[in-house]
Amino acid sequence: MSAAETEVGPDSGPGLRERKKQRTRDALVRAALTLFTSNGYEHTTVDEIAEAVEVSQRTFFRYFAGKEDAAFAVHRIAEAHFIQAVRGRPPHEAPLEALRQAVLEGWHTIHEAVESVVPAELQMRMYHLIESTPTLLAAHMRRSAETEEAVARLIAEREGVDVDRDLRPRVVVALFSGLMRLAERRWGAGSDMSVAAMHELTSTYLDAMGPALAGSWRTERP
Amino acid sequence: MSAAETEVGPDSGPGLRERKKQRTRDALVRAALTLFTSNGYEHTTVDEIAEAVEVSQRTFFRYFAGKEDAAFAVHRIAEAHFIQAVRGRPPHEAPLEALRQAVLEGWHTIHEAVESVVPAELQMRMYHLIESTPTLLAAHMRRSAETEEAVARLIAEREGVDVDRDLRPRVVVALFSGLMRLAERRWGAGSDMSVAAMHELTSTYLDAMGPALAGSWRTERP
DNA sequence: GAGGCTAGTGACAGCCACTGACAATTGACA
DNA sequence: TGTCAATTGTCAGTGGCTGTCACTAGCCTC
Repeated sequence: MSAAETEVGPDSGPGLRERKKQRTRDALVRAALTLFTSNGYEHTTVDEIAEAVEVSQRTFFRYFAGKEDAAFAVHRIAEAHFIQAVRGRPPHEAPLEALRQAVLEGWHTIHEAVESVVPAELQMRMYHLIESTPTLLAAHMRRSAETEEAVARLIAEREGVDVDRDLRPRVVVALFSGLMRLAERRWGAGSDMSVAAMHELTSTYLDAMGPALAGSWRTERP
Repeated sequence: MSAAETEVGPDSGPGLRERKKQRTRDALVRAALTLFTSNGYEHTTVDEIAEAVEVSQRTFFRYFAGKEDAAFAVHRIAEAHFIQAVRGRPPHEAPLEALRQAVLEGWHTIHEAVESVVPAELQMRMYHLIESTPTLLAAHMRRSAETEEAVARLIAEREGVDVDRDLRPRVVVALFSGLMRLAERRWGAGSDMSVAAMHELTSTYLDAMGPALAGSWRTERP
């Protein structure tokens, strides 16, 4: 066993079986996203997706928990990358700053990782679709909530506090995530879906936090 | 027509038909919540709900868009009351303060309105169920997002700014809502589900905003 | 390198949420 | 009381999703 591992080289990694599975899975994701974005989520049946890849409907459900699950295959990648980006921030940074930098700097990595599975343009259209499809939007927000919880724990660990006793980790993550969601929504609504555009929106919204919390919006500084 | 209205008195308001409809609807909500909370959301079929009220399944779907819709019948009431509470805040209050007071003061009204349809204890158990049922949690968060948008528009109007040009309305509402969601989660998790408990949690989380945004959590003031 | 093992798959049957169409019923109102 | 319209039940059908069972094809052992 150990002999084979060291001898055959790096490409022996996954066996034939494993590679075939990966190919089927990727094909299903691509077919699903393509059909979703061109015919709409609700009007795409699982049968159609399965047929496009020439597998049985049953097989589709062996790869994905449901239609919805397939729709977020790419988002899962992005989330994992974001978590990694947060984990990689230097410990001296303030929590909010660490989150901010994680998004800003992590974006390029995320973009690349995603593009290796589906073309960027397809993913962009998925963003629009998610925003405009109630079912998908709901799922998206629940997923985000889960990521939030994970990030809160990360921040708590980083700062050496107990996430269940100290309110600050969850609070700062909740505030940050709320703003990111606004930025995301605006980003998806506009036509410029570049990484640069997301950078700018992120900064803009984060910078709007102070003014929004100000006592009164109507009084000018005397 | 006008004669009948003035003569028969206040109880003539809704006709027999209308009252019967209301009774059916309320019965469906109660049956649904009861079954949901005792057997679980996923394990409750629409047929069971309909049967409990002795109507056909088709009728259930004429009252509710879906199973999910029935689960949030009570939440709808609460949301409407909250919006009204915000609308009723004096215009001189700062936006964040207006939101805070709307929740704190609106809570009693909400509680009463809800209790007129289903017993409070049942509603409490629904809270737990929503938090622990992925499908319901997703729906809940999407609904909250819709309410947020409505409140943001309200705040913008109140402050006389354009909700699409000025970031502050949506930002302040997003921040506030994020905290309310944390409070709500904690409230549902604890055993004290009184209005007073919610008051305290709301205040606690809102007061944690400043400290959470502080530059560093580790350095003490010198 | 033959045969057993097991993961992956397809085919089929069935549950349940949800919808459309049409007929029967019942409150409203002249 | 008879007509109209709203409400409801019945029936049939679609589509997401799951359980089951038999079969095929990589993989492993002897």
